[in-house]
Order: sequence, then C-alpha cells, then structure tokens
Amino acid sequence: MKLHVSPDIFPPRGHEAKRLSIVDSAATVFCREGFAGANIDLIAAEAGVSRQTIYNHHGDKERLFVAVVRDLTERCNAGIFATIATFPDQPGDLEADLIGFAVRLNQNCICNRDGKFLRKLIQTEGERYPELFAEWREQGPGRTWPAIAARFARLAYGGHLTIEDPDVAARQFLGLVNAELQTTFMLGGSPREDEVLQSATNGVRTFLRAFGKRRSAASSEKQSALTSA
Amino acid sequence: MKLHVSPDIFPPRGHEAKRLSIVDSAATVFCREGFAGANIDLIAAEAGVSRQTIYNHHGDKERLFVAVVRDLTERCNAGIFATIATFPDQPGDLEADLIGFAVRLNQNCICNRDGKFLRKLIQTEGERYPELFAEWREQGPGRTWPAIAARFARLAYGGHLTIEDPDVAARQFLGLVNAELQTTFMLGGSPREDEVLQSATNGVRTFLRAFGKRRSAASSEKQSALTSA
DNA sequence: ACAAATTTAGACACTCTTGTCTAAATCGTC
DNA sequence: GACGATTTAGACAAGAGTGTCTAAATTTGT
Repeated sequence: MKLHVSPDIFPPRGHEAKRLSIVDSAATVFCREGFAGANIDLIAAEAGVSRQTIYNHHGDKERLFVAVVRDLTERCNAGIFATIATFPDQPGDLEADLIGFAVRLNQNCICNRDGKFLRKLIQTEGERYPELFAEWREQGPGRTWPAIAARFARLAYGGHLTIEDPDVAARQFLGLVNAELQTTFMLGGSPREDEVLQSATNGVRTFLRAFGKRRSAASSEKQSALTSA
Repeated sequence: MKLHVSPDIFPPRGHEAKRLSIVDSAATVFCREGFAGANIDLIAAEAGVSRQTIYNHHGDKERLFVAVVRDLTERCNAGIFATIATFPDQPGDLEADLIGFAVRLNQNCICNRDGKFLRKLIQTEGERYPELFAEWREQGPGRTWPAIAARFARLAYGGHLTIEDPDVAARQFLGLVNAELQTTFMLGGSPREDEVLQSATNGVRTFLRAFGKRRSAASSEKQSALTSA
C-alpha cells in the first residue's frame, strides 16, 4: 500500500534512470536484431540491469517494444517540430536558407540515432503492429507534412515561390532533398555529412527551378552565368 | 554415383518445381516474419512440402535465405531493365510519356510482389548481410540508375530537356515520382493504382517545370492541349 | 542507522526451433 | 510392373529464449 504521496514522483530517482536505460538499450537491440531476434538477456546486459528488472518495469517483451516505439516517436516528433520552427519565413537567400533547413532536418531528425531507429522499426515491424504504426503515421507524417506545407504556402503567399498545391510541394521537397540518400536509408545506414549536403543542394536547386520565381530575377547569382544555352 | 548423364537436366521436372515452390514460400515467410522469426515448418507447410525436403534442397536456413535474395534480385533486375527499355526516346507528348514510364516502373518493378519483397528484405536484413546486399546495391541501383540517367541524357541531347547532370536528374526523377508513396513504402504496403498515378503525375509535372524546355508561356497545364506533333 | 522498496543472481519449467535420422510411401522412367 | 531416386511423416537430441520464482544484496528516504 503506497499512501504517503510524495510531492512529485513516486519511484526514487534511480528507478526512472533504469527505466530510461532499459528503453534505450532495448531500442538498440530491437533495431539491430528485429523483434523476434532480440534477446531480453542481451538487452539487460546492455542496459547494465538484471533481467528481472526489465520484467518488473515492462512486464513483457511486447509491451517493452511498444514502449520503445512510443518513446522514439515522441522524441522524433519533438525534434522535427523544433526544426520546422527554423523554416525560413523571411528568406534572405532563399536557396541557401532552404538548403540549411533541409540539412538540419536530415541531421537532427532523420539521420540521428532516434530517427534512424524509428525508421528501422517502422520498416521491419510495421506490418506486425498495424495499430501502433497507424498511430505513428498520424502523429508523424500526418502532422509534420502539413506543418511543412504551411510554411511553403506562406513563402508562396509572400511571393517567393509559385506553388499550386503546398501539400504536394512539401512532399516533393522532401523527395528531392533525399533523392540521393534513398539506398543508404534503405540499408539502414547513415549518410555522411557531405552526402546530406550534396543531396540537399541538388534537391533545393531543382525545387527552385520548378517553383522559384520565374525568370532569373534574384534566384541565383551563378544561374545567369550558366544560362547560355 | 551419378554417371549416366542425361541429355539436359538431371533432376526430374518435379524436382525443380519443388525448389521454386520452396523459394517462393520462403520469400513470403521471410518477408512477413523476418529472418529470425521465420519458421522452417511454416515455410514447408506453405510450400506444400515436407521439412526434410527443404533441407535436402538448401541445407540450411541461412543458405535458403541467400537463395531467396538472389532469386528476387535477379527477377527484379530483369523487370527493371525490361521497363527501362520502354523509356520514351522520341517523345510525342513528353509529359504523358514520362508519366507512363513512371507508372510502369512502379507497377511492374517496385510495387509488384518481387519488388515489395526484395525491398522488405533489404530493409530488415540489410545490416546483417552486408556483403549480400552490397552485391544488390551494385547490381540494382548501381546499374539501373545509370541506365535511366543515360535515357535522360539522350532526351537532353535531343533538345527535349535541359539537364546539367543526368545522374542527378535521374535520381531526382525517381524521388519526385515516388514522393507521395514514401510512407506506404516504409510500412511495407502497396499503394493503390490511383495513388501511383497521382504521385507520378505530380512528380513528372514538377520535373518538367524544372527541366522541361523553357518556353514559359505555355508551360504546364495548357501544354497537353497545345501539343499535336 | 533503520525500514521499505527495489534490484539482483540464479535456478527453474516450459515452449519453440533447428537440424538429423529412419523407415515407409510416392514419383518418374524404363 | 519394376527399379532407383525423391519425398514424406514422425521421432529425436540439442540448444535457445521467455517468463516466474526465491532469497539475498543493494539502494532509498527518513
């Protein structure tokens, strides 16, 4: 019976620390081995914790897995929205600003540990836990894509871009900016920093050729030099 | 001792039929359950074959897996090159022709059974079999992407497109054309036919806005109405 | 330092899976 | 129909993994 309600949290500090450590190690192992291949003893060893403690905290391999996914989804979403907040609303150099945004999105949200792990889990176990990842789809792309689309709509409204459908433009922006990273993503790897920059640069240039203000105008200094044909 | 060499093949017809059936079912189960989760008994049952027969043919769960991947890679590659052969070299209506090509590529190579399975296996087991999937990377994207790039280079040479780097353009074409199918691919699903068409249409329109001939006057919508050559 | 809660190590039962083995049944071919 | 090769069903040993239990050790708050 736990009646003497503590001011803030109930379990001692070390308790929550262990919980975190467990979820962290579980993420690593689940991603490396898959759900079926993951071994509770291995997770326990990697977390520096006894197997029984894992069962005390999460009760079950499956519930541990669900906790891992929820945890990753939450952290990734937070990162993505934080990055969306840096979207250039009043662009000085639109090309450079969009490239910067794309690189930040990749480095801080998609290629970092959480993003990589979440992507892997979605790919490998997505079909086994339809309801769990349907939730991700709603909370993840379902919320972030419209948010990015809204930023593009704002740029269009401000006269910096010519866009008919901001939702389509947003998805195409992401497609273009990651166009050269697809195979790496597929194989579960992390692209090097220069690869991310290269793909983002090429992607943004093409994006602006399609949606940037018509004519050379102020689109790019080098463009005027290049347009000779 | 097998000395009386038969004219053509040694094992009877039924033999090879069983081998095919086994690899087929193994592909299904490996994709659904992952390597660790896949169950030889289940594969045997699905193939309508006894477990021992699987061991007779492939000897080992791991070697069975490798056989499955090689089989899928081979078939997918064949399909992709067959589709690349239909790339529009002398376009009548470039937009319609490119959309058609993109849809064929998706329907016949990426979204069909083999493509879906291979993608899933690369995603889930890519890190566990680096050498196996390095081979795929070379034989797959390493050969198909340049082939597509060559086709775009030809279009540019013929004056139908304005492209600096055909390799970049090819990757971006694929990125654009699949921009709206990413989440579905990630979750291992197959997009509906109309989704494929929609994504391809939007993608090709943007692609042509970026790389199409710069007669800005009648660039996008009215273009199809004007072209009669 | 004390008392309560938490963690730990190890043993344990249980299930599942792989891969082997054997004898019987089936298949293909002559 | 007969023969050789293949397939089959089932039993089997060996190993691995999950989840439970217990008693001892450790940590935490007071």
